[in-house]
Amino acid sequence: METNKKKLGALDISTRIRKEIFDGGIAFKEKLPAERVLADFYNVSRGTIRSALKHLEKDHYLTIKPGSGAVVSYERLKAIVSPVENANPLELIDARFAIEPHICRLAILHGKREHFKKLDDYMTLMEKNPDHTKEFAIADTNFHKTLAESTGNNLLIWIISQITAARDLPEWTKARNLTLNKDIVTLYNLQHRNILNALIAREPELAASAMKEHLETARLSLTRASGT
Amino acid sequence: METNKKKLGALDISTRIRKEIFDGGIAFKEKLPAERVLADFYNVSRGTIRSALKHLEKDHYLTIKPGSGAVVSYERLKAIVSPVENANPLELIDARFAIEPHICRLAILHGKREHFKKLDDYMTLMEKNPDHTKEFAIADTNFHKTLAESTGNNLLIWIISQITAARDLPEWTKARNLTLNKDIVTLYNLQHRNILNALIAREPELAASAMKEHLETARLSLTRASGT
DNA sequence: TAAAATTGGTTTAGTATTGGTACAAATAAG
DNA sequence: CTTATTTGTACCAATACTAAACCAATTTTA
Repeated sequence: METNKKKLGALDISTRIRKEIFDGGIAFKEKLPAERVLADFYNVSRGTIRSALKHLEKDHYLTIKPGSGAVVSYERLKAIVSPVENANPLELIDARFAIEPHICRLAILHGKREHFKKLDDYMTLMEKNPDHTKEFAIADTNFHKTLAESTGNNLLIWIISQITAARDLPEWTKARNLTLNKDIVTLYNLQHRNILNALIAREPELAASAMKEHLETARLSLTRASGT
Repeated sequence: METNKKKLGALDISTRIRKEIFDGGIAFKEKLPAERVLADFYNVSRGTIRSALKHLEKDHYLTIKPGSGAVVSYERLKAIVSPVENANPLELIDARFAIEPHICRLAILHGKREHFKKLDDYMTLMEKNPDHTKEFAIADTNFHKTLAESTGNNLLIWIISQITAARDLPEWTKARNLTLNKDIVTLYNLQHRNILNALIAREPELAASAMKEHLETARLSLTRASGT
């Protein structure tokens, strides 16, 4: 592959450096040698090197700062995005549908009094004013997180935290703004209260089905919003 | 891209130290040499060393305290190990109990013929010889993975892959060796067959309860093994 | 406890290095 | 030929590095 006698062009060099970044030869945040050094190394003029580096900067592989140098801005690990961030709202609802009803059952088995107290506090917050959809959304997230915490199962807590983290993503926020209104909030509050009551009454199946009903409502309002 | 003859810059030095921390050369909570010593060691001025250390502090690799020194605040293991790897087998079973029954329901909704074919292939493998517990364990993992894939929900697929990945960990392997024998394998095969039959018959609740029964058996054999 | 030594934090000014730019000549590609 | 790229050079501006001195927090020593 090496045509040693042949002079290298700007594109050849940018390809080489890009490969080296890909393979980890030059890692994230590492500094490239100075343009004059690279020119000497590749046996080309400085202008050619500059042209090559400009291409890489345009593709966000490098960050070039005058007087300072060129630094690798491409992070290999970050390129692998979490599936959570790629999931659409309906996929998330399906996942919650799988997990949260059973979380209710486990909450009754392992939940402490302080967890139920915390859940009640969040309920009070949500019921305070059905018009404040933003505050409702935050308290809602905390409600479901606390519910997961009450199971004492770190794996489930982690999964729910991953899922709820997605609610801060732009796509989800947009969907929420479309669906949340005073009537929906009032309905959600009623359903949350049903869940909490079933938990306190130590009725696992009642709590689970109350959760299913809640998630079914959420799914419906979501499909209705995207359908119109 | 090592230009060893050249004088080192702040970024070069921060890269070197970061690598040493990452490779465990300087352990968690260990103290770095004084800035003046490092300056002498790297043959640069103290300002350059300070600049390098500041970068590392910004990335939470170090904690610098005036008058006292710079201490490694980056915990290598904690950064790599995911919550899944810290979960114990019983927590994993609970999580699977939450998720997999509903996966059965979704598999009936979204599963294609090729998925069921693949499931049947793994069944054949598992039924081939109940004595080969090692091959059984691998096919078992693939069975549950394929089941998740048949839902078409990337989030659920990812969660299950995370959970099944934990089965290769020492703790889980140990527990499996304690519980798996010919009788258990035969029972598991029967239960797997029940699940698959329910899927093919398009009976969501039947499939879900077959899965619950399967996981209940797994949980029982696990507690029995740790109880003796 | 008090003094001394060590360590990081800061400032200052001078020097060296680096990327940014411009332009004419040489080379390559079509 | 024409056109585009590369080259070589010189200079500018931004940034990094050096060196020295002093301050403030902490640790060590007596």
